[in-house]
Amino acid sequence: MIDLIFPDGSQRQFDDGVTGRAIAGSISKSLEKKAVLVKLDGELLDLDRPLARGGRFEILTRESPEALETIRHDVSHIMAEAVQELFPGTQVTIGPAIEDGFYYDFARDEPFSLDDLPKIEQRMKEIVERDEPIKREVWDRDEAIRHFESIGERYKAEIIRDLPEDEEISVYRQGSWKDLCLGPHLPSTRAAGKAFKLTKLAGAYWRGDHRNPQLQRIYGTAWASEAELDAYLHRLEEAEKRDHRKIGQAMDLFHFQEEGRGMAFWHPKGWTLYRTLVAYMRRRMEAAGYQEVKTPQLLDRSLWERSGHWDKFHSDMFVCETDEGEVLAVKPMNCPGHVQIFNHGQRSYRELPIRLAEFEGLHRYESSGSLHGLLRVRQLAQDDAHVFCREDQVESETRDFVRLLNLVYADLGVELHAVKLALRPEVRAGSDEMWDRAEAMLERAARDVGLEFEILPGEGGFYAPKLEFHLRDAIGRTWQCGTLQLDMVMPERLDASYIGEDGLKHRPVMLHRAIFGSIERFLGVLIEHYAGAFPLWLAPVQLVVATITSDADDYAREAAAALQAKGLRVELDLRNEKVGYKVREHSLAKTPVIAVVGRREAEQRQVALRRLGSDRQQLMGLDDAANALASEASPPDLARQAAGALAPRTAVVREAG
RNA sequence: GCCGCCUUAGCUCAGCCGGUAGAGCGGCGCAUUCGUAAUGCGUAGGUCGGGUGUUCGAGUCACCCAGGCGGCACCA
Repeated sequence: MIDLIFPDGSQRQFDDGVTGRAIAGSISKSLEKKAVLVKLDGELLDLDRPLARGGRFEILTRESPEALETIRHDVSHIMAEAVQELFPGTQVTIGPAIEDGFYYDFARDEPFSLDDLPKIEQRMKEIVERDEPIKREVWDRDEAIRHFESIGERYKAEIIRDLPEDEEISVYRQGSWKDLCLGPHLPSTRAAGKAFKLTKLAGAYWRGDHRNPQLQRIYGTAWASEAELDAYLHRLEEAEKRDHRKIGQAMDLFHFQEEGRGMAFWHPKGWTLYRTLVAYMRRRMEAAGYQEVKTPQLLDRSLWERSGHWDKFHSDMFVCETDEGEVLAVKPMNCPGHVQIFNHGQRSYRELPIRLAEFEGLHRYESSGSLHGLLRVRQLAQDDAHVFCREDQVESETRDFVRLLNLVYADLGVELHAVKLALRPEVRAGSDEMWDRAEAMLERAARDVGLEFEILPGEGGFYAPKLEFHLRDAIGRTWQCGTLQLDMVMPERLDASYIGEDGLKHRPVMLHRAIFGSIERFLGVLIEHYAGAFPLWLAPVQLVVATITSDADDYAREAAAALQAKGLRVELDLRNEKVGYKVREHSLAKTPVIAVVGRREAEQRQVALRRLGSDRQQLMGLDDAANALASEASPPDLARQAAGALAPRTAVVREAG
């Protein structure tokens, strides 16, 4: 007998080997009909799986949020069955559920075409209607290998071979089709429903390794109901409208062209946005005790060899050779340069921490296939800084950094969503002892400052473990932007040292940190976050003064000048067009404020303000409007300062050790 | 880099089965001076990403190259 505890707290006994279906049936006929899965101590199991032990037990219907992943997994199997029916000779590999949907990787010589997708979808729907029962079977390992090889499924046979010896080999049969799978699955194909759609074709490497053969991946999305599917497709459309590449084009912010792949041409408006953002960060960092520096764009190969970058990254760097035979690399990052500044002269423990910041351009030879608008470029700049400090300062530096990061994200209207601690990767510089210490120190600092974080083994940087800061945008997508890396390797390799209280040389710890990360990328994220409708302080054009008739031209010029004199970024629209036309055009251009002036405003020395997204008008005296808008347009940090909330920090020449 | 798809006026896009290119927006000109998301009329823009081939004839078919897009791999 086994004891099952139900969600309502009641407890019942059942015979060994009882199935979820039988239990559901013992409760009610309707539940038996609706049940698709069971959950035993948190583990999802097939409805017809005999239960061998007791525990906390729950019967799930297909409406349950937890069943959704299984629905998607089932749909991926249904797709595989459809593909094998339609395209005999295609081998199956794996097909998991993923966020919002599923995919399945197939091996087939002939490529699938986009036109095949509707056919496959059609066949999938037929399979759902066939209501094929899905049954779990446990097979003998060798027999399974032999079976899959005999039917030409080499990848499946390989998967079984690589499974641990003691693992049960489960095969799921759905109708006459079968697949090696861990499960669980719904009781029949009908339960998967038809709220699915195949979305894209892609290449993918077998087992995610580019040395392996490339398979054909078909992606799809699947939901419990048509309504949810429609809502998802609608979300996709909305996300597409926010695409920073489209908005960048429409708002005339930047462009790319063939001759400069992965390198943005920033137009006046885009560059204004860029500079506004960077100016904001400069002030923040200066207030937080960072010192800005500038280091060479090109540095001799020997320095990159010493830093360790040449070994690991030289094929990802732009390298040039002079007539005299020097080999120079365009800097892909600032760290080695900053160490040179740190190393220049002798450092005392009393000077630490030294925080060196740089916003200069970096170049990385990113592979052609990875370029993606502003999100992945070859030329970029970062809000980059390196903090050289003593080990006992790591915690307070981490604390200050996290505080700054939170403040910055709040100012920009984004939300810190998650923190992750990425530990040593397989390929890395530095000894294991160093990594042990660096990881322990960073983890401890993160805990001490009260961060909650997930640990990502193997995801760390080349020479340092890192804390990743993921933010969430307006439509719920997350982006990794901020980073804090604790590096003991580069100070060692580049021989950075300071004189301690004991008069001896010590190695500083080097913290690599950024809040935006790549500024290009961050701007891409911000453009999508705001869908181009930036808050007033960031908007490239903050205000347009638009006339109704030419009678108001002179006054409009005067008004624009007055607004401009207050530091506002103003455009003047005197064109011979109707106001409706001008309002529409500037609204589409996402101008935050339109100041309309006609004869009445000219006579009264007023402006009629119209905010983006609203059709209301606010009539104000010109001087009042200029003052109000100017204060509204001041960047959040300056606004706080003006409000007296934050006194400007005076530079400390030397703190007591 | 790998797989698939795409590449037509400044922008967004239409051009079926091969017979030497269209629309809307934008630009320019003229008229209109019109009170908050598109005033009317007129006009100028392209040889169809680049190349080779098939064909009497190619934007339309085939192949090669480049770029873009969607993934994969990579990401200091």
